[in-house]
Amino acid sequence: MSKPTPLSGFPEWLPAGQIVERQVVETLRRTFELYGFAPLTTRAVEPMDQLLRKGETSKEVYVLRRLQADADDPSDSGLGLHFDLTVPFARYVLENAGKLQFPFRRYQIQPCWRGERPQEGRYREFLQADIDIVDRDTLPAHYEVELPLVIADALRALPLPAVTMHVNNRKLCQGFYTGLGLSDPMEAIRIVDKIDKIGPAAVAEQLTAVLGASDAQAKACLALAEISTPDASFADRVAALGVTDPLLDTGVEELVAVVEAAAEHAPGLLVADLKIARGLDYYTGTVYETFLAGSESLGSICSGGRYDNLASSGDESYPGVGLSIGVSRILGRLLGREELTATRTVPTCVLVALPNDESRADCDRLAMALRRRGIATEVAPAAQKYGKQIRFAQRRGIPFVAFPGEDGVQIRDIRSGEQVPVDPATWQPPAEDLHPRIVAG
RNA sequence: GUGGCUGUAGCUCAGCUGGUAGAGCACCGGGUUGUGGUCCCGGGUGUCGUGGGUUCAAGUCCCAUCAGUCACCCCA
Repeated sequence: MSKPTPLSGFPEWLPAGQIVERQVVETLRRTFELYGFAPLTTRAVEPMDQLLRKGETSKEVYVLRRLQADADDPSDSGLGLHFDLTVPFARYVLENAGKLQFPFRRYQIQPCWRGERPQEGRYREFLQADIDIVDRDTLPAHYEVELPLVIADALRALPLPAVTMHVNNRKLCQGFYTGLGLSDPMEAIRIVDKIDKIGPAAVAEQLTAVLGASDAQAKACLALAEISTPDASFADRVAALGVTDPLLDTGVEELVAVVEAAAEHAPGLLVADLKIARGLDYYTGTVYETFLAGSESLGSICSGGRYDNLASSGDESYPGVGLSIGVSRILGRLLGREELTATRTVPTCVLVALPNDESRADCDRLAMALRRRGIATEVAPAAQKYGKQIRFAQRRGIPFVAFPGEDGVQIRDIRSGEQVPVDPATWQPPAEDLHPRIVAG
């Protein structure tokens, strides 16, 4: 069999990356649970009609089909792999509404699939870490304040470059455009969202062409989009534009609350950035995009927002707010640039050296004694020269090698070379060496 | 889905106008009958992405195909 070629868009990290990913997920999980989010895993597939409720995305859904299906039968199973965790979550909430306690807060860390052309940070299979809070009928705005703080705690617990979250509020924009007298505020949001890509002049052009905006209206839209402040002072600048609308006032109020809470609990995290839109039309309140310092070109590594109509059936409605961390996107960039790595490529903390084949049973007993106390231990694969055995450990980043001998056990820290006699029943490695850790490269 | 670029050793790549493959790093063995990293010596580990064509001869030229990659589209 010839050597398999890598399949682009389906990342598989090397052992060090695997350890990093595991630790990242563990850190996120710990932080989410610290805030009371309950663990949730949903199935990998959803009925196509669930997945396509938002339209325009059908091409990117991987559809399931049995190989055994009749070759002439073009139909599929009607099932597709989920492309995010919000849609499955909304479905889960509706399906189990009668059995859940509201407000319901959950976290969900699972792979997602999209049939896109892969590029850096855009994969066909990728890991997402979501937190969402949904309530029945109405969702208090303070949850829109809480979520970014959870994310900040989670991301800042990792040795990542600085993260900045840009926030805006749909009500603010929509109210502003309505107050301005534009015919289609949602379309205006979509056009203004392109400002970083096509520039202010082209945005003004499209506003005029598509919405029939006057010069003054287009100018006002650009003026709003330019506003970006690290504190609540954006409110004054919005007011200075002289547009009045009740929805606008609500939006400003909500955004001020988000920004001020973040200033207290996570200084430097948030920027009010009134050009942030997010592509989706289901957002109805705060919207979030997050950038990694030095990797802004990668796009947002954590996005989300408030949605009022995603999970609703008949007269039941479950408004929610959620944020989703693109774990694969972050790791792909940072592992690729060696800005993030693990202290070792295996869980092993101690390698027990094997003096000769006859002593393997003794070595196994020594290893078991260490394992019983939670110290990950393996016995050397073969009774090679000690130099070789030490190199086996060194290649993997295993910090300690234990040498069993006639007069007791010695343990060597192969980084410093320090070697001392120990009692295997009580010896304990330094806490930071017990498990592999993530370190900035 | 559209367009550009690229496929040679584990990795990064060289190989001029065609003459049956090379460097650095990595890796393996030895120097060092039992405590690594430095140093010295030795070793090439390859269907030149795949298939076809031109030619006495193809890594090199032509066609096709696959894959990778970047950009566009889209971004839940």
